[in-house]
Amino acid sequence: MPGKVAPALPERPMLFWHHAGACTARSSRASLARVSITHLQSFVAVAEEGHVGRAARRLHITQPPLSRHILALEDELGTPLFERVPKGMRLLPTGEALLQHARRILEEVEVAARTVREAAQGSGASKPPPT
Amino acid sequence: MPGKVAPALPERPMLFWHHAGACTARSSRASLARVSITHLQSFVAVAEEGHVGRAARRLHITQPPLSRHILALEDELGTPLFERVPKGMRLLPTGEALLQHARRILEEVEVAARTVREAAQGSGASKPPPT
DNA sequence: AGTTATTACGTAGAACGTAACGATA
DNA sequence: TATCGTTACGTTCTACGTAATAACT
Repeated sequence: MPGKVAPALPERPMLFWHHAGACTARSSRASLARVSITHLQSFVAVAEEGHVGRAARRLHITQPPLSRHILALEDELGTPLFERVPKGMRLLPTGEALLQHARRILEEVEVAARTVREAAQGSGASKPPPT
Repeated sequence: MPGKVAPALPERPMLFWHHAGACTARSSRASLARVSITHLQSFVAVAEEGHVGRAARRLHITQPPLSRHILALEDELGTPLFERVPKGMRLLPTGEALLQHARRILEEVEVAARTVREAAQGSGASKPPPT
């Protein structure tokens, strides 16, 4: 069998994202390596809405996957980011810390994409533009 | 068995990443939304090595998926990032532009993770630390 | 009962690796 | 022919959504 990788070593309701990269066992120093831009967008949405349901509608997905995004982040970081209150989700200090960086990262991503596209136009790009 | 084969509706050697998000058809304004941290790491590795094979070994994966990472980025951005030369891969101006931002983003991610972990320790975190 | 987030479960899809291919010198 | 990147193909694993559950007011 071709693609074989993770022997899996479940010890809890663990979550996997990618193919459980080569040697990054879980606590080496995998700084959010398994996290995608989407996860950060999810986090910011929940942080801003304080509500998984609302954030989910805003992101055009359902609650469960969004909830899993948050749980995945918390698991990856090894610490909770929200306090679960009856009204919804309230940022913990850890979450506040992440929020700032997450926004920064997402903004950087935007800038990166824009910059590359501009560079492409400037140098006579390739792929077919709008129309 | 759950596994499916995917009949696919190819019109080209297209590539999909997530579930092809709700409405983001392909050119709305999805600024790298489909791109993960891993993709950026792959890009940086190839850019630094100038060689898919070497970069792949460095990342502990094989060439094909790494090559696909690059093609995915190029497709997402709508422009090539490398020039394919006999020796390997040479950064185009667009690639140089992205490289700077990619490094910045990856660094930001590192800082974010570290900051959150520190905040967790400072406030008496939860999840089981090293030992 | 009416909220909320989470877990269970099944299926579609994304991503790996092996192998085959294509292009260039 | 040798070396590089890419495409083909089959399998594993991730991630969605629906439905059921748990906790709290």
